[in-house]
Order: sequence, then C-alpha cells, then structure tokens
Amino acid sequence: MLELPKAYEARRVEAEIYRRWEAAGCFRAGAGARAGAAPYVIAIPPPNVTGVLHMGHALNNTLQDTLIRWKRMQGYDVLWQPGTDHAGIATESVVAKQVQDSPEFIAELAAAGIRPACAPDPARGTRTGLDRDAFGREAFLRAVWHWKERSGGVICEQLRKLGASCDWSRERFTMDEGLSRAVRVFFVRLYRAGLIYRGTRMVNWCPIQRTALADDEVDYLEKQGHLWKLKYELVEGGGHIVVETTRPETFFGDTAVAVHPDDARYRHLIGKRVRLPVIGREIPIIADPHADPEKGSGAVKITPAHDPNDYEVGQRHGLPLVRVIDFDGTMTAEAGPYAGLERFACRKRLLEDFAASGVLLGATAITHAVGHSYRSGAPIEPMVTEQWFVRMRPLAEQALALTPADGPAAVEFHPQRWRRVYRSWLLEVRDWCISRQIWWGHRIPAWRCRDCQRYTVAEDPPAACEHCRSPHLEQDPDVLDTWFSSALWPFSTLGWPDPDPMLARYYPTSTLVTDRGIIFFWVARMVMAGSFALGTKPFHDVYIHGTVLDERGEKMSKSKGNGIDPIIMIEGGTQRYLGKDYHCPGYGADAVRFTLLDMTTEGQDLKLSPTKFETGRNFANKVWNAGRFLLSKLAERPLADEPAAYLAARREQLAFPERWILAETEAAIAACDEALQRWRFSAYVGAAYRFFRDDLCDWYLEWSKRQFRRGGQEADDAAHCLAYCFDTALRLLHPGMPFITEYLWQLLQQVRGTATSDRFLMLSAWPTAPRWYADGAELVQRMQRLQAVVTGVRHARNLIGVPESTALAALIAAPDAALIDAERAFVCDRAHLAELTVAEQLAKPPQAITTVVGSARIHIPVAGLVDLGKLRAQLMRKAEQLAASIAGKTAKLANPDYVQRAPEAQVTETRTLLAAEQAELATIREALADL
RNA sequence: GGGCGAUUAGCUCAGCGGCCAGAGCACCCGCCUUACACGCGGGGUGUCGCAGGUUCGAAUCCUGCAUCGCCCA
Repeated sequence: MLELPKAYEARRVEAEIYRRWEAAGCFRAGAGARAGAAPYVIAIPPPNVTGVLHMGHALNNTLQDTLIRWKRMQGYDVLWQPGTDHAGIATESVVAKQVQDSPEFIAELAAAGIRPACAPDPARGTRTGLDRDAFGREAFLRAVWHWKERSGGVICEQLRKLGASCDWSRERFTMDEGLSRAVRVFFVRLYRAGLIYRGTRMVNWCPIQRTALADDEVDYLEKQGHLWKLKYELVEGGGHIVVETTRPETFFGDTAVAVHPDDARYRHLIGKRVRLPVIGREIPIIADPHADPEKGSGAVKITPAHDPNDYEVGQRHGLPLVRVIDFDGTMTAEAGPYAGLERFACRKRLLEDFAASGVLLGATAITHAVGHSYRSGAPIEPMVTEQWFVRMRPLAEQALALTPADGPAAVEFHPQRWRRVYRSWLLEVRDWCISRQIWWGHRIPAWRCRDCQRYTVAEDPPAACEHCRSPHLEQDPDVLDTWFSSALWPFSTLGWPDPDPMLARYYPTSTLVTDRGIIFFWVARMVMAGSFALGTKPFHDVYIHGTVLDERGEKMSKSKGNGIDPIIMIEGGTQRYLGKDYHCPGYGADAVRFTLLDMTTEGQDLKLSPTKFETGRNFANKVWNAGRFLLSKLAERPLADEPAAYLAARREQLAFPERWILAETEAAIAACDEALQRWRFSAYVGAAYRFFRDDLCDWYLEWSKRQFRRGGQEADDAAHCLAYCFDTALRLLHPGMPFITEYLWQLLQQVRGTATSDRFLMLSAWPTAPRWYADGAELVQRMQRLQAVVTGVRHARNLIGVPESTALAALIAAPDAALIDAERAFVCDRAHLAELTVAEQLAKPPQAITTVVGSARIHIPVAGLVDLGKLRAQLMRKAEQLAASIAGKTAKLANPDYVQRAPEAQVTETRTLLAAEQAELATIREALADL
C-alpha cells in the first residue's frame, strides 16, 4: 500500500501531473471531446511576451481555465488558444533602457553579433554611452528579438505552473509570420474600404517615447497647477489685454487671442492686434465662442499647434500653426532665446522673466486634469503631426448592432451592466490614430513615392507606385499600434487570412475573459475587426472580472510595493509586501486558484493579502486527507463493483445516511452547474466546498467509520457510497483545483485496478445528477433534523464538560420520536451515545440536564452536581429570542392587510412557523421549570 | 462636470421583496477522537452608511444625501 504524507505537498504533485497531461496530449484542441460535440473556444488575452505573471494574470487565467476544464469535461470540443503579444512601446522601452544602462546586455548582444552602428559616446548621457539610435533600426530590432528570445516564454511557463490547460502546440506570437501577414492583409482591406487614411491631425504625443498615442492611451491625472495671467500689449497702444493660461511656455505659438463674440467688455477690441512679449510677433484678436466669458479674464490665447481646442479654433479662423515645442519636448527655434530648453524648464524661466518684466500679472492656483502617457507616465504634448488613422464610425455601427442597449445580444457582457460602458464608448468613438513612431512592431504596409509623394498600400512590397508607376518607393517608417494586431487575435491565431480548417471549426470563439480596463483598447476593437474581416463577431460572451487589489484596497503596482507574486504563492519564497517580508510556505496552484475563485463574486474587486491563500491551502489539505482515508479503506476492502452500478442495484436497500449523501451529491452537482452557467465562480467553489467539507467529510465520512467497523454489507455499502461521492466531488472540484483532484483520482484508479496510462480526470465526464431518490428533498430535511438533535447532545456535552470519548445516555422526548428512533444508530454514533431512549412523552429523569432542539427535549442524566447556570442562561436567551419572533409573527397575522394581501402560501408558512416556535417556546419553558 | 460600482459581524464577502440576515477568516471554550491541529466539536458576533418614500411586508425597490473607489470628459 502506498504511503501518503499526512499533509498535502503541492510541489511534489503539480509539476509531474502537468507533465503527464501535456505528454498525453490532454491540452490539444478537441482532447476528450464527444463525437459530434460543439466547439467551446477561448482565445487567451495574450500577455506581453517579455512580461512576468502577476496576480491579475493569475485571476484571469484561473477563470479561463475553470471554464475550459468544465466544458472539456462536459464533452465539448475545446480549444484554449494561447500566445503572447509583442507589446510595442512597452517592450521597446524596456530594451531601450537595457541598451542605455546595461553594459552586460551590450556585451551579450555583441556575443550574439549585434553591434551598434556607432561607437559609445559619453555625450549621449547614458551609462553605456549608447542608445537606440546608436544601434540603428535594424540592429536595435535584432536586439529586441534577442531580448524576446531570452526572456520571452517565461510567462507561458508560469501559466503552466498555474495549471492552465492551453493548447501549447498552437501557441502564437503577434509578430509571427502568419499573424504579421494577417495584420498587413487587414490593413490593406481597411484601406481599400476607405477606412484607413493618412492625415494631419492633432494627436497625443509622448515626448519621452517620441511617438503618437491613441486617445485611450492617455491617462488624465489630477494635478496642482496655476492659471497664469499674462499681459499682451495692443499694437496701436492704448492698453493691453489679459489672457490666462496654464501653459505659459506655449505663448510663442500663439496666433490669436480669442474673446467671446457676445462679451461686451471686449467687443471694441475685436479685429485689433496685440504684440506678443519677448518675440514681438503681432497677432489678431478674434471673436470665437470657445472663449468663455466666465473663465478668467474672458480672453484666451490661441495656440493651434499645441492645444486640441485651439486647433479647432485655428481651423475655423484659418490661423497659422506655429510649432514651438519639438518632438523631444524641447523648445523650437520659434521660442527665440528660449530655444532648446526643455518645455518645463522653459516655463520656469519664462515665469521668472515675465515676473521681472511685468508681463506676468498674477496667478491662481487650480487643480486640473493633465494627460499623461499610460506607458511612460510623461505629460502628453498635444502635437499636430501626420499620422495614419482608422475611420471608426462605420466599424462602431456594426459593433453596436451586435450589442443593443436592451434585449438579446450577439455579443453579451457578464455582468450585463458592462454593455452600457462598452456602448457609450462606441457611440462617442473618434478616429483611431494607429501609427507609432517606434521600431518594434508591424511596419505599416504603405510605401511613399519619392516622385509623386503619394502612398501605395499593399500586402507585399510593391515594385512601382500605383499612381505614377515610379519605382522609387520608400516604406513608411512607422509601425502600427500594438492593439491593431491584438484586434485580430481571435482569428489571426486560427490561420486567417488563409482558409484554415481551424478557423472554420473554432471561429467565432465562445468566451472572452478579461478586465474592464481593456474593454475599449481591445474588446471593442476585436468586435469591430472580426465583424469587418469575417462578417462575424469574434465571441459570444465577454466575462469582465474584478481587479486585484491589495488588502488596503489599492491597485497592485511595482512602485507601491504591494504586489503579490502568484508564483511565490504557489511555490513558496519570500514575498516583500507592504514593506514587510512575508515568508510563504508555498500554497500550491490549487490553493491559489481556489482562493481567487472564492473571491470572484459578481462585480467585486478582490482585496487580497498573502494569507488569504491559506483558505485554499487548507481546503486542498482537507481534500487530500479525505482521499487518504478513502484510499486506506479501499486497500482494506476492495470494491466489488463499479460504485455507481453497485449503488443503483442496492438503491432500495441502502440505509438512510447513504441515501442522504447520495441526495446531497445530486444537489451539489446541480448547484455547481447552475453557478458556472451563471458565471458565479465564487458560488461554484462555495457549493463544492460546502458539499465536500460539511456533508461528505463532517457527516458522511464520519458515519462511514462506523459502517467500516461493523463490516459486512454495511461496510460494502459505505465503501461504494464513499467512493462514488468522493469521485463525484473530485470531478466537481477539478475545474477549480485541477492538480490535487487529478492526482487523487488517479491514485483511486490504481487502488481499484482501473488505472490506464491514458485515463485522466481532466478528460473524464463532468458529473450529471442521477435521480437517486424521488424524495431527495425529504431526505435532506430529515437529516437536518437528526443533525440538530446530534448537535443538541454535543452542546449539552460541552456544557457539562464531558469529552467525546465518554459515551453518554440520553432520553429524547419529541413529537417526531418515530423519526429519531428509526435512525437511532446514526444519532447514537454521531452523538456518542451508549444508550438512547426516544418517546413522544417521557418524564425527565432526576439529575439530568436538558437542552431543547425545536420541539424535542433532550435529557442527559448526569452523575453528581453540574453547574446549571450556563444551561439556564442559554435556555432563557433562546426563550427571549423566540418570544420576540413569536410576537412579530403574531402581530403580522393580526394585521388584516397581511392576511388578505400577502400570497396565501406566505401566510400559511408564517402560521406553520409560528406554531413551531410556540411549541419550542413551551418546551423550553417546561425545561426551565424542570431545572 | 457626467456615468458606474461599493457601503451588511473585527476583516473579506454572500444575500437583491416574505423563515429569527448568512459564510469564510479572526475571536472565545473544549479536544492531539487511529484522514486531516493546514484539524475536530461547541459558541455569537449586527442601528444591513444616513434620511425620506413605495408596499400588508424593505438589507433587498424608488428618491435624496454622505463617504470610498473606478471609468469618461
């Protein structure tokens, strides 16, 4: 017989189990599918290829794996499509930083034959004397690939540790040849449909990464700032006009001052000119409703090249664009003596100079929202540049049609309220700037003609300009926004644009599981891309889960030091968390998953702390030990038959506890099914947990020990029953806790002699609920009554301080004496009674304590004196509570409105409950009188 | 400024029109009872954020307010 450790040791089990699954092909698309099964498909939200697993990933993938394993066990043709994202700006910045700061990395690159185009130069101001530009585009890209090869794939290994059952044989990367071609084809098709254009627009510019960003890549942060009052002298003399601005350094680019057309204060000045300080350029005063008379002085400087609103004003009035801030955030030559200064340094200097020269008339402190790059964190510079855009309106219309405001939706959100958030974005969508001035990503498939300056857009490098046939073409230097390729993920991974059988089989996918943070970035764009490219939505259901927070309710982030590393939680190690070292023993993947599922309640964020995972660890240990018990019993008493068949044959002969646990098993299956169908992950593990711990372990397993002691038929019944219920429980738990359930299940097969190398729990059938007994609900009710009686005895035992090892005698007087008497074996065993007398009426023996359970009085004879104070106090408190409840119900029933208007069943129920409470109160009073 | 969510036991959360409002953790008492001390048995945590309203009946529905959080502008 195999020796199993007393406590579950996850690390001994998990890697080995995963290896066996993978080796046996359990993760492959369609593994374990029933003949003719419908597909169930999830495309993983591809993590950054060079990233590491954080708790948000752990949650996201636990949920996906739970759904995937559940559906796989149900016999669906399951595909979980994995892969990673090239994460353009993020990856490029990481590598650029390495190139600047790490001589080791430079040496590593050199060893790989990747060298900068020019020599290190201390003037670059970096540690290595090198930067991205020193390498040049081609060498730098090779450096990024090198980095990707080295650190890419870590996150997929980590997903394996979590137990993710992805089809790794189909792993994809957004910059794979196939997916890159998909990007080009998609771009060309959009272009040909008139949905991509190149235009000069104001975009969000990140001066740190020197690239344009999409509107939704900008975070608006509340910042303290000032409204500075500046004095602009009128050219013809006779005074000045005061403008207010938060960004004085942009004044070099002013091309007008605007006042509201109805503003009486300024009407006489419209058409006059003012002279800009320092540079002396003259600009007009114009009338435009953009100027808000209520705000500041009512006159506003117009800088069309550096403010989105001013840009609009400039368009209306035909104002020139004067760019005063350069792409690197320094002042241009337009800033005269300030040229070359960094924009904020310039502001500082300028304010000092203005104060000295009297141009600055004062300041008001204000709080305002300032746009920052979501990647670099730098304040965004609105900048007028030429970029590529996607015309979004027509695409958004298609998406909106798939998810209407009410009624059935082709693309549905769970929880449903996210529909509104999603729709409101689509309704207000603006054109999407897709070009990025970086190197790492999909190069835009557009070639500019050096002769006619026009663009030729094509999947492959064209030989000649399609407009003038010139062969002098140059590919656009920009790359596409990372989300452009992510938008294609659900079908580019399946082989699109080729007519791949996988695409035909598995598209559209079934479910997308993600965070609310990328509903716009990603979810909406996938729907639009899928609808455009294939004419079909990319998925039916979108499950939006909560955000992982620390125990104080703050988002986890590296800078805050409040992150919890899922791998440390799984494998053990020291976690630095909120300024303290937390030594984690290694809870195991099942424990981490269980805890995350347990905390996934509808629409709630998850407040985590490292100790939360104890919940899962403890439960895994419980499952382990129940398994150990069963295995040891089966070793002593091998099963004669397949448990379900045995139980079906003996259904009518089984004793009450066996019948009851079968009924509970049936109920547990239904509860787990319903919870998963309704996307209630917490309810799912909660139902499985309650069944396993409360019903199976605390009541049935303990009772089975008595059956095993007795041997014979009773032991056989118990063995088969326990084996069946435990097997069912393992199946129910498997999607949530795959490792331990698989391991124990296989041990059970071994002990029973039914193990084969290709039998896995993960490919076994999800339990269906057989109707064991027509009166299942009644069995459950009867058991509740017996459990209450047993608990009553245990309570009395506690009061008198008699340990369980000492058997007691009890006399029970109860109207339902027959029921209790019929199951006296169960009651005696579970309450540790040596003698039990049950009758509808019986006299209290002398020298006994009495507890009341509903209408039953339980007398326990005691030798010698016991302190009855506690018992009396307890009975009295119970009596008080009952009296209050009785008073409430009596008043309710005395109210004619209630009796007439409430549903009849309701009134009847109240009457029944009232009667029961009155009976219990009377019993308690008698017991008190007896004391 | 607009929208969404939250506010229930010390903590984390269920409950979303009808039993005396629940669970886990923590806590108190007793147990190393031969599956499990990562455990077993017993115990009770409460102005359901505040104020109105609808209703026979409200933690649950409506209105307003407060506090916290998120998103959008």
